[in-house]
Amino acid sequence: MIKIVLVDDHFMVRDGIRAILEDEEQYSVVGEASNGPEAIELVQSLSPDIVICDIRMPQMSGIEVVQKITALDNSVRTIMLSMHDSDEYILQSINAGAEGYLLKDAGKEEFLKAISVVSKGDKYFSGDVSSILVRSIKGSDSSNISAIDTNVAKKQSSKDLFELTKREAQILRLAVSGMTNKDIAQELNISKRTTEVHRFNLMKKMGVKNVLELNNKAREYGMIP
Amino acid sequence: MIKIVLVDDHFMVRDGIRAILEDEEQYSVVGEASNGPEAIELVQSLSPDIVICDIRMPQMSGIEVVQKITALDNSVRTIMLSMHDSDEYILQSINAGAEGYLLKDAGKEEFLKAISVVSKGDKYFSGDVSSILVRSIKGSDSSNISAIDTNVAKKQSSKDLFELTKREAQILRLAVSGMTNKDIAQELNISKRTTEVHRFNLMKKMGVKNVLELNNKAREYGMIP
DNA sequence: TCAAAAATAAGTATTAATACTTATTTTTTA
DNA sequence: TAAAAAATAAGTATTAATACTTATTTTTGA
Repeated sequence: MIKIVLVDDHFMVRDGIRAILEDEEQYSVVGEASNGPEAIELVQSLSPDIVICDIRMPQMSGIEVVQKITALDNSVRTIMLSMHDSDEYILQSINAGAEGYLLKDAGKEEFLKAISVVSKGDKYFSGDVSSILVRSIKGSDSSNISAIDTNVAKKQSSKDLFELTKREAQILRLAVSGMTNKDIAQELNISKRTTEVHRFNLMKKMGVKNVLELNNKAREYGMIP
Repeated sequence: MIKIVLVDDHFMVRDGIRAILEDEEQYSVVGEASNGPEAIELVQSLSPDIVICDIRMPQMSGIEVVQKITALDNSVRTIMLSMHDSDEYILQSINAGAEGYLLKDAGKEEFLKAISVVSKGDKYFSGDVSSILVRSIKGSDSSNISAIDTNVAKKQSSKDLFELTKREAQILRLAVSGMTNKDIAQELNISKRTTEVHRFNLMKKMGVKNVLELNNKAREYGMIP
């Protein structure tokens, strides 16, 4: 179970994010803060895995919050939420120690992907943001290019979040295309019973109870085209 | 069964389109032409419902072809295929009598939606194209605005293509969300047997044999969000 | 090289979906 | 207001999926 703390001065935003995460079993929103000092307190008392923090808040900015959180406990991963994709903000967030930067107009799918990528220890920056990064990195020394990956390279990590094996991922793709276990067995030259086990295991790993939920979840995480 | 004639000087393009349409039971590609005169002949002998025509061809341009076809038989609906979204081409196509304008880089989904919309008597213009239309209409008199609708307003007409009833469309949405017949019955306060019948009927109408194919097809046609 | 992980496959039950048909009651709408 | 269309629901069978467990054989990685 991945523990998440939400930091945003708008109740509506926190509530929206909470609603999205409530449908996902592997995540649990353990706390909410509406300002910086509260957030820092919460992180100390709850030691969450991920903090999702708005960049623009009264009193203390998200940048400062992330800076302080990272200084206190650098096992906590932070994702910045922002309205804008200005170079300034993004670079400052990275320097402060943020592992992700998401525009607020990102869809649910991208949002979940960002969390899944960051929770695996990778970094996530939404589409437009990555190009800004690339631009800024081109001017500097390239020693940290491997450390800052763009989301393009992270497509396959959603598979890892659920720890699917190669065969399971393969069967997932075939199953959501509408093939029955029998069809899949024939296609892969294995027994129907084997595909049943694979399907059972992968459904358990992904926490779904029928093929359609499997399909919907796989789509949400961008695991299928 | 909706009869379609393909007109394009490239064999590969015709073949690709044919392959897409072969998976769709409600359509049948009854003829192919590689140039204008051939196309006109085919339309006269086969009287198809829809002609899909490339705009740029040697000898006779797609615009001319559509013009002549419309003059001969104005029950035939035409969709223009183009590489470019230039104002010129689009406006000329509309004047020639085309009911749709599709960029060649449109995906399968958009392609199918365009055909479904046009086959119902509506007009379809792909995203970027609509803005050009709006721009050109703004300068002229607005008497023909209602005649030229953009694809945005056409979302619901795919439901009509399969002639789904209101209840069927409702059950489609619930079914693809992962709900079982029992769940749906409870939700709608009807018997499980009733939802089974609705599901059976709607699957028959859409020509699919399980929920996942139903899901995939509904997505293809933009019937579900 | 050897232990751990993955892939294979069978067993046993239960539940849900698919594939129809028939038939009554409501709604629409021409 | 009568006829057509839609929604309702039951019947009967068959097939497929779901929910496990156990167990053997391959692969693979440290």
